[in-house]
Amino acid sequence: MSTRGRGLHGQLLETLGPAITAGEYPPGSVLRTDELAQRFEVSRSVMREAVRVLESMHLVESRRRVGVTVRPTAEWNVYDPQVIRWRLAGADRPRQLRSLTVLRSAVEPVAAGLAAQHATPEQCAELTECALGMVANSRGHQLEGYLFHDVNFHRVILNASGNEMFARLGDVVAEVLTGRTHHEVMFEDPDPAAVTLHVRVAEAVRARDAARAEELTREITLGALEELDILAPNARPATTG
Amino acid sequence: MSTRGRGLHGQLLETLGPAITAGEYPPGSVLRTDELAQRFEVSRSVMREAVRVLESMHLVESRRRVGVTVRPTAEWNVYDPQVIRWRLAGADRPRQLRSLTVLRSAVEPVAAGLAAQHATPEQCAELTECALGMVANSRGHQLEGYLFHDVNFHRVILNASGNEMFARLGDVVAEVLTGRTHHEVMFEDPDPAAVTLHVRVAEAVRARDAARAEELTREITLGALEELDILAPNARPATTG
DNA sequence: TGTGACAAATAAGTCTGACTTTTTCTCGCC
DNA sequence: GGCGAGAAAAAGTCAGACTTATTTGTCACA
Repeated sequence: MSTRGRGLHGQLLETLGPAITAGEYPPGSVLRTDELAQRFEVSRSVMREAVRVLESMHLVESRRRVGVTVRPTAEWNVYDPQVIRWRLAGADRPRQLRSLTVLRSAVEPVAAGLAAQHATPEQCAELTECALGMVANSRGHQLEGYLFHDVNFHRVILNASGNEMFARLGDVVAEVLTGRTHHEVMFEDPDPAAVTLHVRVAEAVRARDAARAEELTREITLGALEELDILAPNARPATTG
Repeated sequence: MSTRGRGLHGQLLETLGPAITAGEYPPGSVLRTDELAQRFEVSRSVMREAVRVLESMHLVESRRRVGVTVRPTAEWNVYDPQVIRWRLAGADRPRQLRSLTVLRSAVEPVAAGLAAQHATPEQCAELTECALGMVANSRGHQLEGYLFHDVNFHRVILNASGNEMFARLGDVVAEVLTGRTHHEVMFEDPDPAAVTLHVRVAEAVRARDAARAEELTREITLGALEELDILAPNARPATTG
């Protein structure tokens, strides 16, 4: 059992959650708390608390006289950061990465447009700083340094949008970018065109040019999507008609 | 205590969740499980399970020797459907509605564009059916019938996009639309222009015209946003610079 | 006066066993 | 074959004892 997670119930969660999201217990499977508690050598109270949390994530449903049933994938709370992390660590990571990148391509351009209208001077400054940091780390395999500034850049944009729902996607974007750098093939330095685009977005926001900030950010996210489709073409859904 | 929710712990959750999201226990407040268990006349196990769930929603943090601390608003899992429902039922409902509508305006146009590429013939048919249903209920105060088809229309679009993250926003959109019809001022029949736009989106999807589907959907969501700003102008964040 | 170690207090965390409640299955009856 | 009573099964609830981590306070020592 994983040792991460605060407390016994936390450790249990870090074992059961990934197991379920990985399909180890496929949808429709029925688990029994008592049996699981014995198997993992924890008390029923600990197991019950873990099951409660899984239930709140819509991963399972607990019913009397039946047991704990794994719910169909379509019902899972896929916006829960913990669920996202579990799934990104699992086997169909490429598909997850693509879903999330498509989400980014919808959200971030709009967020950038709003950021151009609402960003404080401090946020503008931080944005410029991030962009410069990306430039400074764009050559010579300084991937960690580049990643750090890249993540922060997108976080600032999302926060500066002034929209709470956008702001909360900062962690998701961070996961995607980190995943891309660490787990995908990324031997080469980042695309110079992408770096330039970030610099220009920072400029557009500072200049309060919402339309330009939006369009440039759209180019960034669509670029990320194309890059992904080159690396893992099979994750792209087929086009009908 | 609310009687909704399965089981005692569920009822407790339906009491504590809304109380916390409504700011009744402001961020930083410290609760003690024993005290709460006494107050609500439940056993500690039940209270502990409820707290676990609140913790998984990042509404509270539980620490030994300290107690259960309410976390700052910015850390809440605002994409959790239950949290969304609690907040929409609370005092700052207008602000929530606006945040969610802005999210819609970012996501739905892109989803519609993808739907035009990926929708199955069945989904195209259902879309048309929904649009016709909206037309049929657009006059003479048939608000419930109109709402039903409206919700379904947007659900089909999000599902047909083929993107899991988009699809899971169907419930959110349903909440927003339902809230707009039931709780906001909506004496008059729906805007005829909006109805027409829905019909045209259905046509565009059927014709596999992604660009047009996207643009028309953008008009729908931006219209919804404007409508909201007329009804509750104070929920709109100030523009800097 | 400050500082470090040690002790006490506190609240969450864990375990166990008994009991309740709901739901479902089964079996006998009509 | 349908229907109702009863048995069985698994989650749900409760109470109490015990454990552990963390904070806070105290006291000796520098």
